Amino acid sequence: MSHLLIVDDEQDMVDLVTMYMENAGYTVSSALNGDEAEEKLKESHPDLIILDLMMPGRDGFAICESIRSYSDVPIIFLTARGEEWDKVRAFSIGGDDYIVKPFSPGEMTARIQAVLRRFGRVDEKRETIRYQTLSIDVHSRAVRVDGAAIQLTMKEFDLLVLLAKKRGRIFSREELLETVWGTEYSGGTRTVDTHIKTLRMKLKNEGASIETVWGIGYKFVDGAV
Amino acid sequence: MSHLLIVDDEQDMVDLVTMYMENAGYTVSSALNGDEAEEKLKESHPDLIILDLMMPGRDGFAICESIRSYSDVPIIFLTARGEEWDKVRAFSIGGDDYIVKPFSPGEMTARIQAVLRRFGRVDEKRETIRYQTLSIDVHSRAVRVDGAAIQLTMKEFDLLVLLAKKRGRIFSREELLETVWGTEYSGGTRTVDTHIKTLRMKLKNEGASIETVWGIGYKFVDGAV
DNA sequence: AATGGGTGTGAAATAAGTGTGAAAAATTTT
DNA sequence: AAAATTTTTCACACTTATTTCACACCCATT
Repeated sequence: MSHLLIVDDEQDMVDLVTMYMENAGYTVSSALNGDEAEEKLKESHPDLIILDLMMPGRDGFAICESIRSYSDVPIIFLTARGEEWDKVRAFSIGGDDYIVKPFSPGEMTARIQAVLRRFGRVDEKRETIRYQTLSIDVHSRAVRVDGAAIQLTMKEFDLLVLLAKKRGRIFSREELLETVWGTEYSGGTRTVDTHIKTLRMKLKNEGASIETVWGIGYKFVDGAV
Repeated sequence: MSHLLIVDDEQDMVDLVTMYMENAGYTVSSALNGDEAEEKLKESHPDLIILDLMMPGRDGFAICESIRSYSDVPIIFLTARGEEWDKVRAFSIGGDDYIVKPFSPGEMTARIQAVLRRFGRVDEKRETIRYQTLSIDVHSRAVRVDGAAIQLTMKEFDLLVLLAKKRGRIFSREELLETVWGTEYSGGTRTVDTHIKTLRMKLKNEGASIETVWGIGYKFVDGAV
């Protein structure tokens, strides 16, 4: 799998992103400032850098420019919602994409994969989850039931993958929200119900694979037992 | 199984949580104040700390900050309902989750497991209780008798697991209520009888494994002896 | 065998959790 | 700016779970 370098001055954010990305199957290095980042870049040769824009000392732009003088490793900027910043400049100095905080784990992996694919640096081994007539291509995010392609939204897909990857395991609504939506989500838990509803509907005959565990949450049926 | 450290200035609360968590299969150390907590932390190396926020002397925040200067053991705060407190500060100084008093044992174990999982410190081994033709998968909450799946409700399941985990031990109705229902339960004790009744019925031939101890309570028969 | 509290049981009353459709809000695309 | 899509909220119906209750029955002790 690919290796990432996270650069952010807030330890908490580094920890969060690290957790997210390790769960997504990446290996991760991190740095708290520009100098440290360039050092780590030389020693760990990451396939991609996630670079916070707003940092004391050298900011994301300055670090990016410096790196671009000797490396063309893909760079994704991290920026806070509402933060004023120069998107044009970001791309003109060699940024490849950007992610707005707060973000969900799924969003981040999606963007990372998109950039890596563009750079042809992703190992194309396809991870496919199968259950009866249901097949889920985790990387291309394509879902089929009975051979027919099903169109899922991002949340629906992430939810399905999480449940289907751990068949038989029961997830509470809180767990699902935390994993799929991310920690900053603050709405009600019934949102999960609605997504489960649409999922079941879209999955047609395989919709029954997602079972309700009364009083606890949901699970994907465990074929074995 | 994992080891916990409970820190609370009230001996009663320490005892209660200790009982809950030991029933849930954890081993537990405890401390009544910050100094004692850090001492116990060094000698018992817990996998997770449950830390009361409101304490005389150093409060939960101060203790957490101090611990974070040299350890990243997961910390869950305990806070009383209605108590004014700074949630943002709790997370910014390194807290991982919080639980509001009063809570049920199930709620606490759920949060502990969620945090431990996030830290990748939980062994996902399947815990299965077996007795004759009865098998209980504790995590997927699946119960079988004679190979056939049995559908239990939440209370029934929790009750069965508690009894079956400690075969031979006699539980009074009060104990069962306190452990399965939690402290906030305020109804009569005959409710237990009703659940025992449905359990026995659903467990069919294994229903006899739950015995009445006249004048005291119930127990799961002890195969040995 | 008589007594008095403890327990089993079925049915009824309450309470709690979930499914669903539709509307509102947020977001993205055109 | 408008349109389309996705996500979230909400209320109501519906299902399931939990608790209560009354009465028969059981057990241990006189």
